[in-house]
Amino acid sequence: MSDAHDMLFRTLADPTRRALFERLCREGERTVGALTTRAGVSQPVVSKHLGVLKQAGLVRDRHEGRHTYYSAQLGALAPLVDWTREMAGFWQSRFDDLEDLLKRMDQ
Amino acid sequence: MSDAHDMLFRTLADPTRRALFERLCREGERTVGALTTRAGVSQPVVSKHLGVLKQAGLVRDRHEGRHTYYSAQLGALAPLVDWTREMAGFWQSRFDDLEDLLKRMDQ
DNA sequence: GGAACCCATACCCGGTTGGCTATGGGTTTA
DNA sequence: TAAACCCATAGCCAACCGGGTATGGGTTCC
Repeated sequence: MSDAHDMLFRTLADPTRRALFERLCREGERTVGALTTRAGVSQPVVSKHLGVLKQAGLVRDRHEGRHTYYSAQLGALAPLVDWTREMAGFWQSRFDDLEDLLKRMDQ
Repeated sequence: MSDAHDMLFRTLADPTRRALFERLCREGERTVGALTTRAGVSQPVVSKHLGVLKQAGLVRDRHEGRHTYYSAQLGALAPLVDWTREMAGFWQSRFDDLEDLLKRMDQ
């Protein structure tokens, strides 16, 4: 029972990885080298994190000569938004049920 | 640089833990024993996960005799919603910047 | 009071993972 | 062509984490 939310949450759970994704959202397309500066970790680690982000669909890569440009894929966050909405929906429906119950008790 | 998002994402990253939270959202207040059935893990593991969820503010516990009732705290998801909105906002503003650039180039 | 019950904590263990260095393939530059 | 550069992969290690069993405190029921 390992749905799509799994990879998304686990991928975003790591601070370093999430910071990389945030930078790509803020600054747009960037090379691995550019992302490595101020990442606080070595270049191979950055590459590995970008690989995980890519596998989760959160980023896209584009090769140009010896450079590799990465960019955020915001649409990949949709399942996350849906999930929170679903949770809020359950919450609300339970509240409605309670309201109905109270209404029936009132009669 | 370990903000509130950290604990939230990491807490929701584990499938078992997320399933417990989902059940509490769907079914409302439940005891540890009730949650242990169909959790697929032992009672101590459920207790530990509930402890993590509690520390993240995602659940609340209430003691009644020898039972402990847990319930979901939907408000704790707010930072997550804010974060996604922020990411979408960055995305949008960069898009606006591009639009402005194209507009200026058009002149 | 003793037994059964509910839950939390302590402790241990194996798998996962996030970091590193070393290295090599591919590309540009001198 | 040689050298410098960009990036990905491989291999390694320490730390974290999610699972288990054992146990004990607190509560209800005979």
